[in-house]
Amino acid sequence: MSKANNLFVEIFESAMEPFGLRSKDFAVLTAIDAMGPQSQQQLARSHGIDRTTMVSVVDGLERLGLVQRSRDPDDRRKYAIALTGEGVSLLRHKLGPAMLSALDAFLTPLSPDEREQFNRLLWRLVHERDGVAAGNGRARQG
Amino acid sequence: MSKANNLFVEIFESAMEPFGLRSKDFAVLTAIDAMGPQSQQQLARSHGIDRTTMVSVVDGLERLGLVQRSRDPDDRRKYAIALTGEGVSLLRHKLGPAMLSALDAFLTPLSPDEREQFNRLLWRLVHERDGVAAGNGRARQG
DNA sequence: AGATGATGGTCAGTGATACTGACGTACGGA
DNA sequence: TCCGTACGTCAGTATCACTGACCATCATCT
Repeated sequence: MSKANNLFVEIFESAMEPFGLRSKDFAVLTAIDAMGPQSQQQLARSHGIDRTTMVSVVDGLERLGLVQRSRDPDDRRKYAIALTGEGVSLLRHKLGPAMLSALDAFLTPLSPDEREQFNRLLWRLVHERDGVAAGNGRARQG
Repeated sequence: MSKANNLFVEIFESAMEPFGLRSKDFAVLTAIDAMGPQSQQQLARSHGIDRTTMVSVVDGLERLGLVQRSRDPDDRRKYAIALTGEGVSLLRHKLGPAMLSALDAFLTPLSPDEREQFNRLLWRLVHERDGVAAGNGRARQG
């Protein structure tokens, strides 16, 4: 199982590498694209990472001109991290396809039917975990 | 996908935590149990990690009395890392069950049939990757 | 046997990463 | 206005795995 992940991470990271991005960057861009502008905390929480880590992630994305920090007018403590035009364009035309082809490479051993099955099961594993404690607490702290 | 892994890692790591082990330790113990005594390099390679990292992994396991370093009589450069009686016993009676229950917790959202499907697909994704470049080259190097 | 190159294990040093804790700023309610 | 809380930032720290150098051992060639 951890092998499967290492494999996928490896494939995926090398797909993102040409763009100077890591998988986390892609996840953040996707989240903003899907859910609209969000605060750094929201982004951090929904990806199970620390808010201080999100600072540097957003720093990097901003430096690349892919996202933009604006204040949330309703709560001026927060940023509203939004995609720039360039960010949208890169995500749609480059990162999306790159991600799909990475996924394809990862799923190579499976038939189309099986791929669909796998994706469906995976999706349910991640999303159908209602009451159960999940998504927040990290396991680390050796 | 990466979420699924984080989830699993989290569940799994906290299942191993009471024994003072990390997932890598479990993987190594399992590999020795399955394939017999092996050198550190073999273990390192088969788990896609560095040989220098394996030193400290084995150090830890040896300190816990779970494995034993002996020289390989056929090649005295190598160790033959073997499980101790305690190692076997812990693996069989504690770690195994703990792993199964962690897996169970992870697969909670799925029906028994689906779990079996998922495991089968995952297994194939990891093992049926013959000619393709996979298993070694790490993606890191930020 | 002696020389040379390759492999296994070890260790100190390095680099990357993500966290802890403290700080300033902004909200919200009394 | 005061107090508690949430957001973002930064310096410091911990962890982790790797790089590079080293020695011991093996394998091969002469």
